[in-house]
Amino acid sequence: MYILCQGWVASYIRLGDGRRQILSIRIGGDLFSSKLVFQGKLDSTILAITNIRFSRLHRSDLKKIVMDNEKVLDALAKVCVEEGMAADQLIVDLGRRSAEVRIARFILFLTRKLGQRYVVRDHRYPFPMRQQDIADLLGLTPVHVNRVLGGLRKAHIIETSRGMLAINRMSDLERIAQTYEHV
Amino acid sequence: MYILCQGWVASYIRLGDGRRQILSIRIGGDLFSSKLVFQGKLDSTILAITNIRFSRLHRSDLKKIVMDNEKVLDALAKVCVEEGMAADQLIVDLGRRSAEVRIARFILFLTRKLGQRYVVRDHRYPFPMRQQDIADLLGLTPVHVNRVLGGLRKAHIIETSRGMLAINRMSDLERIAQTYEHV
DNA sequence: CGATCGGTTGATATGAATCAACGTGCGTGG
DNA sequence: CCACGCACGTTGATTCATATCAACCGATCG
Repeated sequence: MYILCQGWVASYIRLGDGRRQILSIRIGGDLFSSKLVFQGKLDSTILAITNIRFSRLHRSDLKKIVMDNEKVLDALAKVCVEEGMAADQLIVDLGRRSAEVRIARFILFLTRKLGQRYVVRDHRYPFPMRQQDIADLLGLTPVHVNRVLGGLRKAHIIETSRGMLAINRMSDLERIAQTYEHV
Repeated sequence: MYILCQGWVASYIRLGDGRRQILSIRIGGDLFSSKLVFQGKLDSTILAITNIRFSRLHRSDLKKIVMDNEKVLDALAKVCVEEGMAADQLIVDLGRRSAEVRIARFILFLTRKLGQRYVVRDHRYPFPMRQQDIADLLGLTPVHVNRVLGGLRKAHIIETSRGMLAINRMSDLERIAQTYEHV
């Protein structure tokens, strides 16, 4: 079992024609996949988006810890549930939301996720994903991602430059993201 | 925590404008959601597709059983992992596969799932979902689902009548489903 | 027997994909 | 140190899969 200490990774599934679907983005502090807690092999592949550091933990050792310590079991359960809820949200995005809403929601999702672990100043943070990666996560083509990001940039809602992303008008971004919010 | 004894249910998330995204279909023998093992509330709603029977189990009781019995923990872990893998497959379908492929794969998925629990004779089984339900699961509109199903019917690949579905040409259906299979 | 619900079908609209060209920064080898 | 090549981003023109709108049908039920 692997814990990501530093950097960003994506877990993805590759299709026969070379296209990919990214299942989730992980940052420092996440597990590679909570599935690895219970079984050795993964149905998905891990892709490093940045340089990464990670540490390994043997499943048999982990199992002992979990069986002995109720709090660890609870914490692990929480991680699994959160992973499942993130997957559910991605399903809703892919099934029912427009490209613009998907992208707005993804940016906000990242903001929250990074904010939980790191200090994010002025809604500005490192953003190492390529547009191809965003497309593969959100079920779009890179050129469409480019156009939507371009639109957000032209509306002065976000700015991007050299691997950084800044949110200038958080309220506008939230308004877009909440179009058809689930109730 | 609930175990579905008989019938079909869907867990879904409702959007602000009334549309739905179904997250998964459950049949007799499934849990309503493995998330309920770890936490009391669900982010999704359960919809009964047929009449159902189910039984309830208190989480505190379950926890005792799990902590005492390693085999139960393993079985539970397996259910959670399978639930996660089904969600991953749905993400790939919604993100990267055409309507026809999604529908073909869904029919085959059901065939396998039902076959694990019940006797399915001649690739023919009860199919209580409305086209609206299929649309809400696969991220389509009901009229498009209708057209795709109509196409499969015209090609004599499947037949539908009064809540039953029969697969006439399994190999053709598999060929469609395996377009862009993941490698 | 009328109303409602699910399914079917046709015409049209549209969001996103595709195809194609070009720009730009960066790393590398000559 | 320069120039070439490559990876990534940008932009325009066009196409296509699926959505939308609308009408109708047949079965079931109260």
